[in-house]
Amino acid sequence: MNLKQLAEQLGLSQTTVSRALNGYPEVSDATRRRVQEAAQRFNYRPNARARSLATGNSMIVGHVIPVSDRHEMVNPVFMDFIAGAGECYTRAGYDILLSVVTDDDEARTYRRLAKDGIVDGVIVHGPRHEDPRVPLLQSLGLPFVVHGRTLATDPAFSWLDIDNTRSFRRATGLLTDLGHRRIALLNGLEWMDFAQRRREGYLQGLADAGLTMRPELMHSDEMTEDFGHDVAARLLDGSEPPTAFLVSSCITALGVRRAVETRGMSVGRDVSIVTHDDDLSYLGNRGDVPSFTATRSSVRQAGRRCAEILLGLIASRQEDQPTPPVQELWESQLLVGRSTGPARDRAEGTT
Amino acid sequence: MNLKQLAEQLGLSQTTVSRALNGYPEVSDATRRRVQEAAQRFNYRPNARARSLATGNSMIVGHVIPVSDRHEMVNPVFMDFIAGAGECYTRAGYDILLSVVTDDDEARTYRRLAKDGIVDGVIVHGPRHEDPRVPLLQSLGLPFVVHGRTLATDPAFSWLDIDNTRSFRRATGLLTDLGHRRIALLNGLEWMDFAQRRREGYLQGLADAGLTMRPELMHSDEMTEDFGHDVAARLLDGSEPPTAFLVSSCITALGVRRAVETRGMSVGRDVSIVTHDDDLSYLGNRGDVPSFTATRSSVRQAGRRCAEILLGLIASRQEDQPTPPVQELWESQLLVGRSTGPARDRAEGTT
DNA sequence: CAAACTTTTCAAAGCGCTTTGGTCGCGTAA
DNA sequence: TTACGCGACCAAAGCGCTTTGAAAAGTTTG
Repeated sequence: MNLKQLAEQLGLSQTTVSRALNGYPEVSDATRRRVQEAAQRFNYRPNARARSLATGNSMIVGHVIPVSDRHEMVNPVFMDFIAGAGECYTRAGYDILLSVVTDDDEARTYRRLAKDGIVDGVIVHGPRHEDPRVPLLQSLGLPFVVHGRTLATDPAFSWLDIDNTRSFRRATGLLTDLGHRRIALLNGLEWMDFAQRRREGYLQGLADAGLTMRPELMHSDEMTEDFGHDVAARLLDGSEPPTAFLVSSCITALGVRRAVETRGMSVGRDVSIVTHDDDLSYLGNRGDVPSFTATRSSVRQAGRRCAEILLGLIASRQEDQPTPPVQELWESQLLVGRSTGPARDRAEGTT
Repeated sequence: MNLKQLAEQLGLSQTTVSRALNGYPEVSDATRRRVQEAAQRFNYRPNARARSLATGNSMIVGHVIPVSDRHEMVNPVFMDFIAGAGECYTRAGYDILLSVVTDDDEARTYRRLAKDGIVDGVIVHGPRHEDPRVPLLQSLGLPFVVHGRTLATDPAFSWLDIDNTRSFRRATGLLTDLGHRRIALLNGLEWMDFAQRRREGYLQGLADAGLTMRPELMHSDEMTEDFGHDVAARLLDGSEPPTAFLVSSCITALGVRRAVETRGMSVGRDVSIVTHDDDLSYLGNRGDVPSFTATRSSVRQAGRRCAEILLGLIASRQEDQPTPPVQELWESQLLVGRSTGPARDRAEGTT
């Protein structure tokens, strides 16, 4: 059943039926009710493609997920982010178009989504420190929101980020306050913006305590469980093992814990761990005293908010009312759990 | 730049230009080259919405991801599955439309995707043992592939599943061969089809060894890390603790390991763990001797194959050549890792 | 050289919707 | 009574593409 048929059934014009269903005022209440009732009865639903061709809006937003070339790893946080964003989209009648692409395909994908008119806007995931996607999207004129940030805050674009620097500085401070002097950093890939900011925070935290950075304690890679285990194992077996680990992801932290525990040591007593926690739905760490001391920020909530912002941008563009970009910097929560305790320095023989 | 403008530029009709670009034979080679070259130069790209309105194909496939009402958990395996499927779609020029929905919205979502003509086909994720979505989709006439299976193999539809029963039977056998007699099962939600089949396999495995099932050792819930930890903790602290755990997900197995190790016991020596391993990109368990003994099957590869099958169905429908449904049952690999060893029965005081 | 094809190109009719620019009554003010 | 405004409805023109049916140009044949 399409609009034409429905209109014929009702003895009305397509115009009137369309207006009645879309809530335009120039239709009498009686007619509107009659139309709505008939639409229901015949199970009529407007064809989304035809509608979007006529209106110019596809009611679809794009999420372009980068997947690493090397390990083909796709960061599990995206799923939670999208789940959050999805709630918002669903309410507004939007759908998600997902593109999982390797780095070299990214620009091409954005161009395609924009120029073919497939989506009304996009969310940019996993921004690099200097990310060519921002100028690209600006030149394409497609509304977008970056989850995270890039170096250049100069060109005005919308983003939502957590204060990575500050939260890792505080986390480092928590460890130095406990007496830790050799703190390892297990970070994400170094060209990711968040990783650079976290390292910055870590370095500031060390400096705050008058400690000097040791390059051998700083590692960055994709945040897998293996990465955490392997690096921690190597460091713990070394001559001057760290007494604490500052980690960028719960998954990696689980790997660190594995390395600690298989060495007969205890997390929280012999070795401390602080991790960033995206509050993923399947990775607990809840409770009054979570098992990991963590800097927590819900990626799902970030997804919700990014979606809101994007829909706002899209709406304002449709109404030709340019709005200033939205930029939000969220504080993450520092939660003290069971994975931290006073430093026990094996290397120097102290307690 | 749209088709009309491009045609004017070239002094050709829209028809010819369209045909030239879409590879129809009734265009001379010279003209085709000229058109292609001009399209390139003017950076022309056909509008996807208009094209899909004209052809009736949207070049989009839907993935409807169920999200649990209770914990709002969204299973992390979906992301890897989609990454696999995405490779295939990209090659064929298809995009993914993602809907993350709670149970009660699922039927509505499928109806919408089908009737509004948004997608050309869908992948059904997380099938329940008796799943109303299968008859629904059949009645809608939308091509679909189920990742997993449902009870009714009777109505002919396409699916790809792993032999859950067999793999959990073998896993149980591995444990009983090692002398384990009290084996706990930590399974997914019981109405999920895979969970029922795995339980079936577990029970068969017990029966093979002449063991009787103990209800207090069988648990099923969402496969979070906490679930693994909490159940394992409770069981291990009980009077007759299990000597082995058979677990449905690596994440949950990590939780079990946490419970074991915080109790000063050693995985593989004091307590054995076998888990199903979806071969997720960020959850290692690789190497010659993986840390977890596991039944492994790559969910990413499943994604690739499901996508292939679905595109096949879509193509055959477009050509009005109905094909028989494709049904594939994959064997999963049983990998012996470091998490299993001979039973050490603390309860009975034996070694 | 005309008839009969084949090849190449085109005009126009969709696809199913929205939206512009009306018309047609009818009530109210001049 | 004429004029005007307004509410309720409609015909038709897009949106940008594909595809049908036909015409023009070029190539063989008898």
